[in-house]
Amino acid sequence: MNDHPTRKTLPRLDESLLTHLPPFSRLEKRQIRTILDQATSRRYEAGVAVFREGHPADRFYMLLDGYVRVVRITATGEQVTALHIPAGQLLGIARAIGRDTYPATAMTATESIVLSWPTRLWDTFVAEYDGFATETYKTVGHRVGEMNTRIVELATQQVEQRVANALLRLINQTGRKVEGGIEIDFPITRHDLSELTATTLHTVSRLLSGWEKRGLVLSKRKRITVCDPHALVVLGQG
DNA sequence: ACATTAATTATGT
DNA sequence: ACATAATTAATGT
Repeated sequence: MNDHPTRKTLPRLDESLLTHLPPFSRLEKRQIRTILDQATSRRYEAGVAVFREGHPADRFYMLLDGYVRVVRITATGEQVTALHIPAGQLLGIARAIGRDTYPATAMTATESIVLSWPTRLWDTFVAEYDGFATETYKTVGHRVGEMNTRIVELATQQVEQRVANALLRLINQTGRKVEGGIEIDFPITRHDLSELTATTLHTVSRLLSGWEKRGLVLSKRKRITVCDPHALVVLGQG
């Protein structure tokens, strides 16, 4: 068995991979071409690190397929998930916030396809590609905003409201419509949810069981479907 | 109002 | 069969 990402001989990358993604959507075909020619494509198994907190930020990444958790390691060594990133977004963009080491660890939540470029290209990307800078700063802005509201929630809200809101965010960003509701599109355990909301897996388990009896959610192991988002919104307000 | 501990059951390889 | 996930009850702060 082997637990590290498989290094694959590159399939030629099609330009359509990037053309519809916000940071690149304003670019000409030949610009996309040169960007792709400088990119490295790589597939990761679920649950492996793309990069690690504190390490030199020598590359930045575009998640083409899959989901990754942005995870921070606490002093006692346990992981705390800061946020989830869906396909189509940049990650590891330490350079955008003026850092030369990664501020957090990125773990794949599912099998994932990732493009990456050496960080030294960041400045030329920003300078030469129209819309790249504005779009990426938009996403970092969105992410800090989200972490901000999470902090406020942790300080002010009770557990039930926190996990309700965490669930709502998850289905908004990584939700997939299925019959009977919206399912979180990657495997997520009660323990994961408890990390997101700073509680215990037991409390999360009880809450989910309760909500399931009331028909708000549906869950099997590692799978959670929200059937009644509005009811969760109500719960989330306290 | 919540965590912790522990015992029990379910589920996926 | 085995490990991991989830539930449930009891007890603690």
